[in-house]
Amino acid sequence: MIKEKGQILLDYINKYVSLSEAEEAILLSMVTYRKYLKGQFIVQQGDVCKYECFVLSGCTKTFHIDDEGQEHIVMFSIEDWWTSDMGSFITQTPADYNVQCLEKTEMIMFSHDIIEDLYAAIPKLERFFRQIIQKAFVASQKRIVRSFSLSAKERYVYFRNQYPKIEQRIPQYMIASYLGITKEFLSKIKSQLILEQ
Amino acid sequence: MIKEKGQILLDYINKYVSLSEAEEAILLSMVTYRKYLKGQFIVQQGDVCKYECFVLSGCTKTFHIDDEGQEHIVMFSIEDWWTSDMGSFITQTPADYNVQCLEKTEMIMFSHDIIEDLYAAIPKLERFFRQIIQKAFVASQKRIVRSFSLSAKERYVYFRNQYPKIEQRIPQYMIASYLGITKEFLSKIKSQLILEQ
DNA sequence: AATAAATGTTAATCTAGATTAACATGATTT
DNA sequence: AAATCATGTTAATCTAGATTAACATTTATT
Repeated sequence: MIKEKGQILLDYINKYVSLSEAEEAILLSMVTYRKYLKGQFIVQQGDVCKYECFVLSGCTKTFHIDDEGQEHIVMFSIEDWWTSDMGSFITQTPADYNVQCLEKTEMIMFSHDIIEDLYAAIPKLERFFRQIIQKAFVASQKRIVRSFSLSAKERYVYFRNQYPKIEQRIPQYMIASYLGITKEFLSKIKSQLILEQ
Repeated sequence: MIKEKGQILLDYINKYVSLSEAEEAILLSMVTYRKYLKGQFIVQQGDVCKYECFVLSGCTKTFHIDDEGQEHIVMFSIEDWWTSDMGSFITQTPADYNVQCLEKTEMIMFSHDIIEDLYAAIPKLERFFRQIIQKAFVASQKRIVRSFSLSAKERYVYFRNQYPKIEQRIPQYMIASYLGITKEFLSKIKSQLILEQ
């Protein structure tokens, strides 16, 4: 793997745990670097998800297609975030979600085949992943509360403040899907907000 | 701690990792057993959450009170489940949620003061908690998708099938809150379902 | 530059679910 | 047994957001 790409991952991990140089070398030898083009899929609903992916650059959407064929976006992932279908990854059963690149995207990929060996070789990673999953879980629970306690307009304003960088690079109809509303209604909300200020 | 109560926890943990007898003894010496009465609070919104709790018996609700004073139930916890405000627990900042007992409830409590020592003494627990939090995160993400892709009636039917035991012991208006609908509308849904079958 | 494809807007109409309010039942307390 | 409190039901009215459809703008492709 290209050394400077690996360093981005190591810097990220070292914010949570401190790896020795030997551990860093082992880690980088066990993961893989890969580029995807805009539109390519990392995971497809129904397939078994083989990788947990750390995004180096670019952007992905994670979405579910329901029985009526409607697309529901669960999350976006940009630099320094993770993406995959974790449920599928940990149980090795068919994925509920698609993960698709919205831009040219660079990833570091942790294969299911090596993840147990990796934990065995570097037990600290168990702690590292526990910590980042805890954060993700907490964020997910807060999002459930927001989906029930806030109006669509309030959710949009929250999203815009929370993720200003994401809003700029993603089409509005995808943000509507993430917020659980139609693109038409988001358009209405935006024009209301312009009138208000 | 009462030995047979500790055994319930050990049995649960040993489904994920296998503890030696020495580790089991250390674990039980570091956690505490406690009983709560119906109505008592384990965590109160605004306080810092000091404990991760494993429910031995009884039932709790985790809820958030929003700016309008509305209560939103995030989860119920019964036997063999966990409860706390994890966000508050890991960052030791004020809690977003209340956790209140709906019945007389027995818990085993992991204090924030000992949790790091516990991980140091029994590294396997790092793996154990990673695994259960992964499961919780996956469930939470699926719930977000359901909240956007299913109607209130569909969400209720799903809940009833998924947690038949919980439905029986909890007042209907709390189930409505968990589903993100009013008690009046849940009542309407139930009468519709009776007519349908 | 012209065309096509993707994205965004506006407005009319419709509906799932909220709100309000009155009443019913059941459990607890005195 | 009466009274109080918690829980559940029904029905009328209201509203946030969906649906439909027509059009506008921006971006990509030839």
